[in-house]
Amino acid sequence: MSHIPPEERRARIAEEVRRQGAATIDALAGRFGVTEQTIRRDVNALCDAGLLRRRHGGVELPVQRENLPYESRQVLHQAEKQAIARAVAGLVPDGASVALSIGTTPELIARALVEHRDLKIYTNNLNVALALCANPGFEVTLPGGRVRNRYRDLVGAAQTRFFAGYNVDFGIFGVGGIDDDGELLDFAEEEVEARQAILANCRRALLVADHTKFGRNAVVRGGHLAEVDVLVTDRAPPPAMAARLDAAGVTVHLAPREALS
Amino acid sequence: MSHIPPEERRARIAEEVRRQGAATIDALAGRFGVTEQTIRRDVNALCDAGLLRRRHGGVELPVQRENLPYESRQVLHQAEKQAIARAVAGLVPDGASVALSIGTTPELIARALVEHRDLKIYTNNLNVALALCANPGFEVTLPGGRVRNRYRDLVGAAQTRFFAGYNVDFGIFGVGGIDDDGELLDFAEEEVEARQAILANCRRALLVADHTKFGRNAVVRGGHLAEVDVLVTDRAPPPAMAARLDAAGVTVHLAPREALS
DNA sequence: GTTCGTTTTGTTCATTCGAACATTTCCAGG
DNA sequence: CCTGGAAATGTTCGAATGAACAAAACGAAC
Repeated sequence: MSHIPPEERRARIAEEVRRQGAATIDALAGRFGVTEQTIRRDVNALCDAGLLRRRHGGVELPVQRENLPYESRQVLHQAEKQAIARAVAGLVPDGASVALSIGTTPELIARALVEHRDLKIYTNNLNVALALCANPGFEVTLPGGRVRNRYRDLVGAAQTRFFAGYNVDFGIFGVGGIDDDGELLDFAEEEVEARQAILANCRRALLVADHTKFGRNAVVRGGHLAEVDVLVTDRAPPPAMAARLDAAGVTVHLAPREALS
Repeated sequence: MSHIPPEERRARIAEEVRRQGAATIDALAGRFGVTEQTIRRDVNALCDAGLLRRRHGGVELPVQRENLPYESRQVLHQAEKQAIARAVAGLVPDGASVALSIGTTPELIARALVEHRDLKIYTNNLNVALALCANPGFEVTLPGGRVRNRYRDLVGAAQTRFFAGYNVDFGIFGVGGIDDDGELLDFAEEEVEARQAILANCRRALLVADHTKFGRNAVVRGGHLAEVDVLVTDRAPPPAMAARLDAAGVTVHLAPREALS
């Protein structure tokens, strides 16, 4: 068992509970070789994040609820993504019109934007729409289409038409990976389409990507770093990429990581 | 303070917590003049229903989460609505195509349908879409449009076109009220439109309405009881209405109320 | 390697928790 | 007016909880 870093232990606890449906504090403490109090801290953090639910003596899955589709979601690097989200929220002024695309980072950005005023939101990400319609002053618009159950987003040809119908102040999108040449990569054709559509119909294009995306490969090519206006990330990009960014006049925002609990 | 029936006390606890943001068990016990243990029982039931979240020593709002828009939602009659939802779920076979409309009852129906297999869902209710895309075997399709933040649904002219594009096995919709003549009533023009569109494009039209809808007035008229195929409710309708239903050949399903906790 | 500040983990203890059982209240049916 | 069963509430008590503080591990700068 040895020393597992705390973040990973939490991810593993979440995984364990999802697989088993529930677990006691005692059992988890034994399983990971730490004190019950430590497990309690982990478990409470996970509950605060909405991933698990507390039971006296243990934790369980937030039954039925809409968390099942998150099964595949990474809890890892959540702190970095949250830092990026905060930074992006700082760049968007009240009253702006914003297009937000699919992905976990845009979702966190949405949550960070919810305290703004009078935003106009265009998104094909249901999680984003949900988070933002909590603010009564926001105007949230969705394209129609088939829902990708796993990700709770909408993809397909209609998306391109949808985003082409508006010219927004900010286009915000994530990416599957950025290779060393600065090519933007995704895992599916349809993901690329929506991204391209947003990129083409906004006054400022913000790309959000945590450091794990640098040099990471994915199958579908779509667009290039040079086309975006701002890159928001959590660590300085590798030198080669930094040079390209500089040459293309892309502003790079480094988001300082903060404590989350 | 006197004797408050338990169901109402729970509704009031929920209301209290929503207004204050949080409350201690101790305070609630004093506020309602009952033991802490009783409050614990109430509070745990509300948490199981996903309306509140537990804190050591008290309860709080499920922060940020998508529950804020429920502010205005009735917790009252939830047991009845849930009974109706179970009954409807029993009427829908695996593999069916289903159109579900806006409202809290359709939302509960969606949750009751989530264990089915291979359903095709068409809905303008985001809560319904969310609940049902948790099942990987379902095909969920949404119309596009502006989100009504308060209700998390989509309304407007595009809805009519959307539902007209499919001919589904079951059309399921709620209603604002049913007057004594059997007229179906709603509170807004746009709510009626989607309902009419579903009614016109399904092989079997299911109307769901708890007993409080009988004889209740609302402003916008749209359709008549006689046009539906099945009415699912929790209590026998008043005699005059029953006669009309019988004359129109509408099947009436009475859903037996069960304990919820 | 050493130092210093931060993060993570362990320990203690007063408080809160819920299971189980006892009691009361409510409401039909006689 | 009683009576019996079910639902709601109160009571007790060992286990679980989190705040607070202490110890340890880690990381960066030197």
